[in-house]
Amino acid sequence: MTATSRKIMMSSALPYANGDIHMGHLVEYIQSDIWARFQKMRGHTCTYVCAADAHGTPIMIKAREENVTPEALVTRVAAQQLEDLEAFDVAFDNFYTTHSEENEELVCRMFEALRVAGHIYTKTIEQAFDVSENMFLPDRFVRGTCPRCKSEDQYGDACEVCGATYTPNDLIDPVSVLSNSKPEWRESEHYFFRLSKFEIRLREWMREADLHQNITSKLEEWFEAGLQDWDISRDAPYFGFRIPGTEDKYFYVWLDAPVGYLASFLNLCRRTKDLDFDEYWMPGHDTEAYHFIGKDIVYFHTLFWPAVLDGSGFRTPTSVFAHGFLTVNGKKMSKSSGTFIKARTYLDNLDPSCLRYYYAAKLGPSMDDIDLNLDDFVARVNSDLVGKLVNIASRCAGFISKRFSGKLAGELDDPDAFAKFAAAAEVIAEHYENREYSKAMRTVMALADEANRYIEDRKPWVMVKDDAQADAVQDVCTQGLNLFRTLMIYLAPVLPSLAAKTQALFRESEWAWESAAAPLLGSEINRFKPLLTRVEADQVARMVEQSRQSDEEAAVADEADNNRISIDEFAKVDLRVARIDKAEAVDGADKLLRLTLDLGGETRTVFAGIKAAYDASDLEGRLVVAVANLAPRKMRFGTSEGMVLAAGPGGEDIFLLSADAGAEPGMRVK
RNA sequence: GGUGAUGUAGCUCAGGUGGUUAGAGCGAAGGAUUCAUAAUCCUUAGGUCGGUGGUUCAAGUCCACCCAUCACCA
Repeated sequence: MTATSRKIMMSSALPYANGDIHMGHLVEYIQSDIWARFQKMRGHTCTYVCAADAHGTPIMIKAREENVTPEALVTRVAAQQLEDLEAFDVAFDNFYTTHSEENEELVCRMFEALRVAGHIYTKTIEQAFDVSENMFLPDRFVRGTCPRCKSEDQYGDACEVCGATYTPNDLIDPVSVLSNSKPEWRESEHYFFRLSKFEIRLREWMREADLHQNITSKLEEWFEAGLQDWDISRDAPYFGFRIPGTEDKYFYVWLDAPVGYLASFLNLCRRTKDLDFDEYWMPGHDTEAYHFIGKDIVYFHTLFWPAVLDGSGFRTPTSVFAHGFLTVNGKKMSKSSGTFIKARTYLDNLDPSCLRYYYAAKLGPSMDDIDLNLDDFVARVNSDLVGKLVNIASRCAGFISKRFSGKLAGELDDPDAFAKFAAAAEVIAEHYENREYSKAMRTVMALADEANRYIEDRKPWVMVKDDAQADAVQDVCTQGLNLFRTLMIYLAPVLPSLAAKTQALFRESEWAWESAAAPLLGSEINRFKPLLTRVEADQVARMVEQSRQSDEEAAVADEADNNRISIDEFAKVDLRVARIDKAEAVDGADKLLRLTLDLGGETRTVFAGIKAAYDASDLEGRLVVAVANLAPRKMRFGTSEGMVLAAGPGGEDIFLLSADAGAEPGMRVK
């Protein structure tokens, strides 16, 4: 298919250096690693890099909590992460760190280029300030009550309970995590990147990069909304790189993180002959660059990143591949139910090859989430890998060892059947190339079925009893073993350690993709040893048990899952009788009515999704029940300052709650 | 709330541009077999394709609305 050798640089997203690798991370690393191994087997130059994502506030907070320097924390965590990933046969060509000389060099170089080109400007913004500590507070240094769901003790940028995003300013009772004091709002000068100027260039790139439909539709959505300039600076103290020419301004972690791909690559280039950084990252070369990421960070990788690269004179990525999230047993991973499984816990109980195969069997090029169904995992691995695949070798190798002193026959029993297996190389390669791993696995397993049928058909165990046919047994088993070997070559990107064991069985050292088409004849093989053993359900049960947390964290998680609330929590909701003074349709909104409410002297504007059920004119003068202390919420059509209570499934079937005669606007509902 | 994605047999998933009785693997049931890590082979059963409308001679496939799940909202 590809006659010429390609030069490829690829990356996995950088694991944030503040926690352990878990099953969700592994989807990405296994997906990328399979692709890297595949490209290498095809004879291409493929350099696979990654790095520890070392900067930013969460790492700074964690280091404070542990009373160590951020550097020490990052070094320790990154070492553990790399160890776990390598145990899963993820083979980076370089795993570096964003807290490195090379990264600082590149970040400063890019920033300077952007500045000279006029893509950077400064603007004063209002930010939380801790008076007693005498410093500005990044969003994550402010905690308070979520304005949407009223969960207490949430970060200043997003609520971990309900997922709302906001600014520290929106928090109810904001508190500095440093001093527990109430922050003030003060002005600070920030650096901005003119993303808004890059729309045309980005649209061009989007077409060139041949991004997946899932990504382009998301991008269209963002273009539609209009690109906003990007705040790329943070005030001291911050764990990151200081912006040149300033005393107390640092680059935001999301600016230096993707540059970390380049830094890791640069670090490798500087100690590798024949690997030239400029050939890969300056425009005008015939090289390819790919980023594998999760769907949560598409925004950074398809807008900021190509814009920053383009604006600073670098080449843009050839493409970006985004995968979905992992669910376990159909649900989000959860610490309390034992489905938040760390890489380490898996390794203590199960073989990494099994997970690699299972993920491969489910992965495609789309952003759809994939599910790790543990029962399915056991069944699938045992059936496909042990029952079908490895079994082919297991049922043939014995005859060769015992009857023919380990020597393969000089010819195949059925060359046509083998040719069919060899011919599958192209379609399987195409599936790998397109990241259609599930299709590749299905193709291979269909061939494995065929191999088993072939053996069933020849019945070497019957032939061997007939002296006249004894020699033919060698041909049949040689055929079976070669069919197996060909399949293992196809699976080598997914199952590198099984492939290595298979090579040992056949006394081979190197496999290229083309090796699959050339049968091994007349040579000696080693004695067969089980390549993989069955997964037992209790191994999985033990892993889940070890992952289940009974500590405070899980208790908190459980409480969040629990719908029951206390009387105090209920009392926080300020329900009032309100009179609808005015009701009107909203231009451009199909479902909304804009209501002007009288809450007893106070007037509020509320948007209610009741247009299908009520005529605006019928509502005026009606008494309803409203939530008076709901945090104001910005909507496309204005700010909604509360909520009117109604029941029903929605659409035309929605019914407003009203108060009996005698109630006055402003009365508290108890 | 907005936007996007997903919803097909018990489970996990395939099903270009709409076209005869909707497919696979696993699991289940029955049978065969014993070379193999109770692996393998054959046969069978199983789905009103999330719901409701619509377009069409014809819809899992197009449109609208609804329900559920997930993500993003910089």
